Amino acid sequence: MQFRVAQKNRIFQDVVSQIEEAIFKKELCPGDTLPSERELKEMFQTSRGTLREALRVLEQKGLIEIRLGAGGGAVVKDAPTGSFSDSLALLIRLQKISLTHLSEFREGIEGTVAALAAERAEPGDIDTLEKLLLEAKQYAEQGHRYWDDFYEIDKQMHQILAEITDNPLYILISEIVHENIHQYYNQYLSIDDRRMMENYQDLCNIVNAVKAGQADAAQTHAQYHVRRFSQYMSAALQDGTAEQEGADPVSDS
Amino acid sequence: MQFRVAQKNRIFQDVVSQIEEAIFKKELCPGDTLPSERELKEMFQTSRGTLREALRVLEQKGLIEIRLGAGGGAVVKDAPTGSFSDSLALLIRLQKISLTHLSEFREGIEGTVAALAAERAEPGDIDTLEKLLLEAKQYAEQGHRYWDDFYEIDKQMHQILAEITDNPLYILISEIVHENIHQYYNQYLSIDDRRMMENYQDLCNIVNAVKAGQADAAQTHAQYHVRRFSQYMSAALQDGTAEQEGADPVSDS
DNA sequence: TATTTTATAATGGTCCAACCATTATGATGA
DNA sequence: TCATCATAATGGTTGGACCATTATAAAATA
Repeated sequence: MQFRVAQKNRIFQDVVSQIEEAIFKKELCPGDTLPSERELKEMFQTSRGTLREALRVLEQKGLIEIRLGAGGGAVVKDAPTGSFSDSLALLIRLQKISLTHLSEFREGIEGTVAALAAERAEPGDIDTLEKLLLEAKQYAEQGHRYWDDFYEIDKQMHQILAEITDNPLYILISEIVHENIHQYYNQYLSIDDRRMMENYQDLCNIVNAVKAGQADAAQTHAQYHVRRFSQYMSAALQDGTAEQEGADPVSDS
Repeated sequence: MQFRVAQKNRIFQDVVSQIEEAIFKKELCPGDTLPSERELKEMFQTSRGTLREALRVLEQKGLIEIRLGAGGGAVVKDAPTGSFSDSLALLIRLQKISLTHLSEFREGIEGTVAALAAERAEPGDIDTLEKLLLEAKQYAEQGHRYWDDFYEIDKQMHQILAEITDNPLYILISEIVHENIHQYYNQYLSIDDRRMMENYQDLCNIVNAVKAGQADAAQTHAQYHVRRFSQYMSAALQDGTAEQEGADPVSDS
C-alpha cells in the first residue's frame, strides 16, 4: 500500500479518493485493516483531524468500519449495500417518497422478479420454494396468531425468488424496499384468518407459476400478492385513523 | 432552532442525529444556512473538530452542502438523491454489479414505467411525447452522425414516461440507472443508420401503445427497446475485444 | 500447571488554540 | 459611477494534548 501525499482544495477529499482507489484496485480487500490514524497521518502528511474527516466519509459510504481499542482501526467492509438502504430511508423520512409510491414500486419489482424467476428456476429452487410453502401452509392453518411466523416465510420466499433471478441488483433492491416498507406493514396492518389464507393462496399461485415456467402468470400473482398489503393498509388507515406520532407516511410529497 | 448538548458514545454521531432530526421536522428547510462552525460548537458544547466530523457525515449523506468563505457555511439541501446514485456507482466500481445485471434491471424498470405510463398518460403527456418523437424522427433520418442528438431525445422520452407514472421513486431510479449505464453505452456502442431507425421505430411503438392505453404492449416495446442496447454492446464486446483500462464491466461478481 | 487478575500499550474519540485560504461586504479612491 | 482594496467572517488545516476502550502480555493466584 502506497499513498501519495495529500493535496488539492480539500485535503480530506483527496485522502478519501486515494483510499477509495486502493479499494477499487483490490490493493485493500474486505477484512483488511488500514494503518492506525497516527500512521496514516504520516503517510498522507496531513493532520489527524483532517485524516479523521476522510475516515468519517469512508465510513459513511459504507466502505470501512471503525473499531475501537487496541488492534482496532479502520477495517475494509465487503459491500456497501447499507448506504443504499440508508439513502432510501432518508428520502422516506424527508417525505420525498410516500408509502403509496414505495408500495407501487415494490409491486413492479416483485412482479418482474417473479417473472424472471419463472424463466430461470431450477429444480432445486422449486424444492426450496415448496418446502417454504409447506411451512407457510401450516402457519396459515393455525390462524392469525401465527402471522409473524407466516410473514417470515413470506419474506424468505420473496428473497429466494430474487436470488433465483441471479441478479444482485434485484436481490439488493427488493431487500431494501422490503426493509423500508416492513415497519409500516407491522404498524398499520390488521390480519385475520381469512386474509392469511388469501396470502397463502397467493404464494401457492406464485410458486405454481414459477414451477410451470409461466412468467406472465408469476408476475401477475406476485403483483397481486404485494398489492394486498397496500389495500390492507389503505383500509386500516381509512377506518381507524391510525395516526401515530409525527409524519403521515401516506401523504404525497 | 434549539439543540441539546451532545453526548453518547460518539459525540459527532449525536450531533448528526440532532441536525438530521431538525431537518426531518422541517425546523431546518432546504436553503437554510446553519450557524457557523464556531457557533454550532458552542450550541452542542463540543470541539470544532468533532463538530466538523458531524458536518462531514451530513455532507456525505447529501443533507447539507458546505460553502466556503464569508457568508458561507452549511446549507440544507433539497433532496439527497445524489447519495442514492453514488451508492449504485460504488457497487458498480466494486464489481458487485455487472453491466449485464444493470442492463437487465433497467429492462424491468423501463418496462414497468412504460406500462404505468400507458395507464396514466393524459392528453398533454401524449403531446409532449409526440413532439419528441418528431424530433427523434428528424435526427434518425439524418443518419448516425446525429446519434448524440437522437440519444438525447431518447433519454428525454424515458424521463417523460417516468414522470407520467407520477411516482418519484420510478423517476429517481430510472434516472439513476440511466446515469450509471450511460457511460458504457458511449464507450461500447457502435451505431449505424439501420440501428438508429430500429430505435426510432421502438420509440414509435412505445408512444403508440401509451397513447392507446395498452400497458402490456408499452411494457413489451420498452423492454425490447432497452434490450437492443445490451445486444449492441454484447456484439461490440465479442467483436472488437474492446478492452479499455482497468476493470471489465461485464464480468460477474 | 492452569486460570484469573492486573498492568501495559495501542488505538480511536475528544478537546484546545492557533493559523491559513476563501469570499462577501463595505470603505476608499479614481 | 465604477473599480480597487482593506476588513472581517467563515471553512480548512495543523499540532499537541488527554481520555476511553480494548487486546495483549505479564503477574498473581488457585
